[in-house]
Amino acid sequence: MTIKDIAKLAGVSVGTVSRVINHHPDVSDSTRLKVESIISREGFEPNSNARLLKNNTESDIAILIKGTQNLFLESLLEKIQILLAESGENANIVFLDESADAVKTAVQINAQKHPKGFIFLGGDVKNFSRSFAQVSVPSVLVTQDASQLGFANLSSFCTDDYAGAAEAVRTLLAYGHRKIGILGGYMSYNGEGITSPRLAGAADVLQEHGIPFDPEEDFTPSRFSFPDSHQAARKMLEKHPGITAVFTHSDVLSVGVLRAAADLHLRVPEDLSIIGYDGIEYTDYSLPRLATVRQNTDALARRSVEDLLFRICCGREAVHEKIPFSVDIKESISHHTETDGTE
Amino acid sequence: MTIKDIAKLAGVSVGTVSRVINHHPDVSDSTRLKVESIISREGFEPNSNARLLKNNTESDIAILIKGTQNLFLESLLEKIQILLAESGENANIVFLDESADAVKTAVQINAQKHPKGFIFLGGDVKNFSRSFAQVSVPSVLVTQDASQLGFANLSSFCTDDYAGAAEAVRTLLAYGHRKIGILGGYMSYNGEGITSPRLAGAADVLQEHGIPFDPEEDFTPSRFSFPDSHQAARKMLEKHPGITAVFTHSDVLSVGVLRAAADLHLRVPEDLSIIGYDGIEYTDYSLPRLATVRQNTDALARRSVEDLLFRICCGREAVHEKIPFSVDIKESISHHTETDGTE
DNA sequence: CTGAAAGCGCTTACAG
DNA sequence: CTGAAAGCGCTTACAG
Repeated sequence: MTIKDIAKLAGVSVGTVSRVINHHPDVSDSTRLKVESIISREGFEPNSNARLLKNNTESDIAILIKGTQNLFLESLLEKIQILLAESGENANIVFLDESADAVKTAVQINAQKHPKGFIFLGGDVKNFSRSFAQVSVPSVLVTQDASQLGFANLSSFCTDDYAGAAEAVRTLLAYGHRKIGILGGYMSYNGEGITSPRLAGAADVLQEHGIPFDPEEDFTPSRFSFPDSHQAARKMLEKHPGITAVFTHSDVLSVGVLRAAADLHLRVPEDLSIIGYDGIEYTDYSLPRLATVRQNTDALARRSVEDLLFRICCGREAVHEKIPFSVDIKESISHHTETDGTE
Repeated sequence: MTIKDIAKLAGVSVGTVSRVINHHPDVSDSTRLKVESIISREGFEPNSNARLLKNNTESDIAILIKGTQNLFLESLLEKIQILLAESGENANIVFLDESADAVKTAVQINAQKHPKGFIFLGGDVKNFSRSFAQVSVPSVLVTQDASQLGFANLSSFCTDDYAGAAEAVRTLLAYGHRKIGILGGYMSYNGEGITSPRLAGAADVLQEHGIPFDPEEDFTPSRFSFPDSHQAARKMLEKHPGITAVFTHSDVLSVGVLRAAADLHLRVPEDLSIIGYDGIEYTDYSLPRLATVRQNTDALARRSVEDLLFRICCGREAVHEKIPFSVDIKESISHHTETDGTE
């Protein structure tokens, strides 16, 4: 069933059918009604390839998500996909390994499928400076700041990670902790985007409070997965038994810490306090409930989709917004009282 | 840059360029090399819409996933998407609410975008009988049995849920439990596919062992999410304080039970044993580690993709396979000793 | 308001 | 082995 068949059935030309389908104003009401009734009677759906070929445009919005089993990015993904669907947009979702170069993949997809736009859920800033110039369509980087990159077609929506990390550490300090371990991502592939600001925010606050911070000693990298964070946390806790609190760069990592603490018979929060980052739903259901720096996923998703669609349709300039975060203090944090005399 | 430009640059006709691109054998080596070098030098990518229009075929495989925040289906989704990508297939992923009619959505997508095939991650069997006839392309239902539906274009790959549930309950019985609560999905939208066999398997084993089972009393429905399972589990445990073990139809529900048990100061497993279903990665990292009927997601994903692509290319008959499961007995189960004298 | 016709970028018989 | 040409299903100036 093609537009030609409909035209024949309706006794009009294909051009007229096309105009009806595309809601062109220049069609008489009677013709419109006749054609519409035949289209719906026949259940006709125009061939999307032909339309796209003519319009020289592609339908999809590609979403690249970094890291499998990353509950935070997955919840963002779902929200974004639902918002896109509500706007009648088609999402083409690609899961990538945490260490993969999302921009390189985007360049390929850009060349092969010419999507209307890209949404990057995570991705290393280094990779953007290296090859994003080859991506020609409006794009959005979510959860990381792209303002310094200066690409006219790349917006970004993220949390102020420096401030969030600072706030997390300030919270631990306020609860009396002085020996604080930090568990975060690998510098090599999350470095500039995520790990670096979250580490800097933490380090600066510690130093402001006269607590020396040595990244080599006090920071442990991990992939954002349960098994890796479990291993990494365990190593960290064994190596630094004096630690009374941990700041993790992701709630997924907090789960690993929780597990490692149990292995070592450390009670949370009595022996070890934990604060994470992201604010995934699970943090309200863990034992104990996990404190976290909550990113506003609703706002991140909404603004990303709004901005992308707006720029696709109306060609505006890229924007860079920081979405407010909040610190959720929950059961995994408790006061530390100095029993060992050191400060 | 189109095929015409390449033809001009190479000094050949567009037909020849097309043959090179499509690896037709009838091209001389010298011509092939010349054209290929120009294509790669120019970074030319053929317009996919034009190809698809000619081939009268569409590129995508649509994946419909039921339930957001369903960690089990999400891990399946990731595996499937990665396998599809390895085969050069494009996945068009749509997240649906747990209560949505995935088949209705598929019928729409089928008409509008003509995907090559569908993969349903979850979905109610009732909805398939009602409207799957309108889906014309090869499809796969994962995690549920479609063999009774008799659609020639619908394969299914699942676990033997009746047997899995029976085995879970047998395990609890072997550990001395007699008062067993069951937490599962809503009959109204997961009924025939998931809840019904898992409930029947459990009920039959209980009755074999002379333990009466009344669905109204001993079964509590919940959505497959943390907050809902938490509420439902809490209600169940408060209403039936005699329960010493819970069988949940999903590990996500077990998390809710864990949380509800903690609220009520019940220790797991000392006061309450838990066994779930699915085998999500998290069950190895919870406190305590959660026993579960582990579905083989690797095999489910692999077989689903293999079968779908095979049927798309070679038009074979649909198949229905049961993928073996395994029962993982972990820390959330302990022996129950009869202290109250009843049996 | 409507039709006839060109053309989007590609593929593939048909000739040679 | 290669070219010229028709055609996939649609859209849209151009006439009228």
